[in-house]
Amino acid sequence: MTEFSELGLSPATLKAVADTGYTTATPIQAQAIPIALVGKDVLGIAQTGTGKTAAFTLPMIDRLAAGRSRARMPRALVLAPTRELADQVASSFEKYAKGQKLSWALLIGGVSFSDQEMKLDRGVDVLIATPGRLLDHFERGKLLMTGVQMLVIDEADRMLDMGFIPDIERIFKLTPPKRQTLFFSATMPPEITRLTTQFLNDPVRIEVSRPATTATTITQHLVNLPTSDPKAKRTALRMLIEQAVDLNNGIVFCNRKTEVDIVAKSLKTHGFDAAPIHGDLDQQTRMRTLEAFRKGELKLLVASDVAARGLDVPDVSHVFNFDVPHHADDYVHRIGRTGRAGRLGSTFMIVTPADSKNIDKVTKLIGQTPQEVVLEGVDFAAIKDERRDGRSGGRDRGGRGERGDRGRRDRGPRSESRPRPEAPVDVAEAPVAEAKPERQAERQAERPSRAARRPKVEVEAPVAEAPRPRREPREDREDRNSVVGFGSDTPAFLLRPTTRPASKA
DNA sequence: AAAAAAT
Repeated sequence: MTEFSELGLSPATLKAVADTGYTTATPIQAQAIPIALVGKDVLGIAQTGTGKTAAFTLPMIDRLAAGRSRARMPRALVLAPTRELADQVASSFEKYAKGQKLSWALLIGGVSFSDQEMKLDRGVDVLIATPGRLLDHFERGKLLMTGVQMLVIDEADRMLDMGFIPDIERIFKLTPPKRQTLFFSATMPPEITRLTTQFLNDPVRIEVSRPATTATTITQHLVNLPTSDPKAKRTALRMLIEQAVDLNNGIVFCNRKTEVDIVAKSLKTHGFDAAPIHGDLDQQTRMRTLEAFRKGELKLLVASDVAARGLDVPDVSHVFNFDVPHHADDYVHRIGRTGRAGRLGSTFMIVTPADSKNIDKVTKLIGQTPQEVVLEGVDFAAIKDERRDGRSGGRDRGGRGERGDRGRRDRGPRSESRPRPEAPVDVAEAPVAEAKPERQAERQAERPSRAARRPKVEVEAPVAEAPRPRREPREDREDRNSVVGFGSDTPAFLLRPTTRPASKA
């Protein structure tokens, strides 16, 4: 056990650390801090959850304390793969630099340039950034990297996955060769090794083992469903959440962003406290949602893999895998959101016949088969989603949808592939939970407004008056032939009844 | 097969 006080940090920094309540350094901190303090390069091989962030933040604060910042010339640079991670580093910096005269700025995409530019003009000691936005500022001439004395690369292997390596190389070359580099990666694929041999100067290699092995504190379960139908999966998910023991809060992981939206919306509709997070949501929403989740104001976070790695969300009691992840590695990262710091966690994963290959890879990697849970009382095989392609938001409940629909430019054409008149699907026929009385009442209440909007389209769009055989408009209250969002400019082909079988997307 | 990140 190493105490922070043994590592050679300044009294001011030690006080900030003490204020946070930490006394004992983690292995990566104990090893990296003394080396970083003397100015040597560090190659840290460590996962999230090992205390990596403080391992570079603390020595950086101490080493920068002596000098002073100049306009547009940061003295230190921290690069992280995702905006959320960068934000977390910034929080750490804010916490530990308290009371010392160091300034910092967070340069990430998705937010306005002006605040960031103002800070750059004023001069900051530390820039914490995602690569894209940093280079954007550089190209606008808002920033010079020639004054960078310390460069931190966090989660390098993930940057590789995300295609950031060319950007990182460029940034390496834009900073002076005599800088100090602290380089962190959970794994060392060849491309990353090449980068370190090229740009690190005689680094000290520090390797720490995984924080908590999955076996010790996490209890893993899986549910086998006979169908891959998304609606059946949503039903199963609700049952899992309802049956979960001691659920304090949880993350529901989906493979696709659209699925994240659909699942979050569905959970909300069924009275659960849930919100989505993924890369297509605007940054403000992402941050607000995450903050609410951290504070305990939000119980269920429905997430893409943006939240699988690196996000510091302590105290998650449950992880639900709505989908089996594409890569077994992702499974480990996802369930690693629970059972942290020795606490207990439970995970549940929904497995369908389509997942057989991926689930094999997962069990092989983790060296065990999660315990099977059987959900009683529902014939999952009988559940059919009224959606055709598993991607659309589900118009039956999508009327009040906001977020899930945003950014879809192909909405119109897709309406063509919705259920055709000769094969109507009545939601009320679907088995189980969807048929709750209140839900029907809600749906009834929705209809008048939709019907009220329709005549407008019919009057203004001459095409709508034209060949519409087979069907009285009034028969289908949803009027699938009117296309929302085009007003009177609805392209004619969208209003034609479907004649060819919809090809599967 | 997907997600992430500059717009």
